Amino acid sequence: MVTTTAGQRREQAKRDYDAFLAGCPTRELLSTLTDKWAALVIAALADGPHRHSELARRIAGVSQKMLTQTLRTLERDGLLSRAVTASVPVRVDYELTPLGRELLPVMLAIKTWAETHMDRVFQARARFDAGS
Amino acid sequence: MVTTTAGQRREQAKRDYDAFLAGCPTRELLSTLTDKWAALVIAALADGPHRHSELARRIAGVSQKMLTQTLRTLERDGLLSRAVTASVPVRVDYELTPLGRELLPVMLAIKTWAETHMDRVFQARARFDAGS
DNA sequence: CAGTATCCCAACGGATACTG
DNA sequence: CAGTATCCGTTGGGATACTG
Repeated sequence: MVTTTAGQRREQAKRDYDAFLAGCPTRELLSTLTDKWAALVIAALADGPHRHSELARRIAGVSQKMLTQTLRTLERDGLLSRAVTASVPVRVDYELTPLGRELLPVMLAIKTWAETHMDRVFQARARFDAGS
Repeated sequence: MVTTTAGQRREQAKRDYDAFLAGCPTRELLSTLTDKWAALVIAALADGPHRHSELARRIAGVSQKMLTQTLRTLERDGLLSRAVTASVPVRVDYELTPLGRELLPVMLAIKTWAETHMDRVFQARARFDAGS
C-alpha cells in the first residue's frame, strides 16, 4: 500500500491537471461545470432530492430536452444520482451525490454572485455603451 | 440621502434578482460567467495585468476571435479594464477591475475544483458507461 | 410522468484574410 | 501587435410528436 495521504494526492492532481492546457481533460469538465443549466440544476438540488417535473418548474424556461440532457451529463460525471420508483406513472428523483455536494458551494457562489452584483454590472454596461 | 447601508442594499439585490426566473437579467449575466473562456481569462489575470498575446499563449487553444470577444464582454460588464499604450506596435494590457477581483475567487474555485476532482469524475464516468 | 426521437433554425466558433 | 471582417461548418437548443 502506498503511503500518500488524501491531501497529498489532491496536491498531485492539481499539478497533473491544468485547465490552461488545451489537451487537458479538465477543459471538457470545465465546459460541463460552466454551463448555465448545470449551475441552475445543481443549485436547485441544494435542499435535497427533487423530481424531474419539480426541477422543470423551478428552473423556469428550461426545455425538457435540455433538462434531461443536463441531468444525464451530471449523472454520468457522478455529481448527482437518479432514483427510479417503478410506480404508475413512473417517479424519478434526482439527488446530489457526495461529489456533487462538494461542488455545490462553488455553484451557489456563482449564482449568488450574479444576483448580488447585477446592479454594478448594469452600471458598468451603461458606462461602456456611453463611451463608445 | 437614503440611509440604507451597502449590506442592506446587497440583501435587497438578492431578493430582487433570482436566476431561477426566466426573465431575470441575472440569467444573462450567469451565461457570461458560466463561459469556459471567461473563467479561464479571469483566472489568467489573477496575478496581474497581461497583454493580449500573453493571454492567447497562456490559454492554449483559444482562437483570437473568441479571446477578443470574451475580453470585450468582460470589459463591458466591468470585470476587467483595457489599457492601450499608443506605441508602434500598439500595446494593450488587460487587468481585473475591483469588481472582477471580487469574482476571481469564485472563478478560481471552479477551475481548481475541476483540476482537483478530475479523477473522481473519471471513475464515475467509467461506472456509468459500464452500467449502460 | 419521464423520457426518446425528429426536425430544423440560430448561434457559436474556427480559419483565413485584411487594417491601423 | 491587436484587432476587424467574412466565410462557413458544427453544435446548441427549441418545438413537436410519440412511447413505457
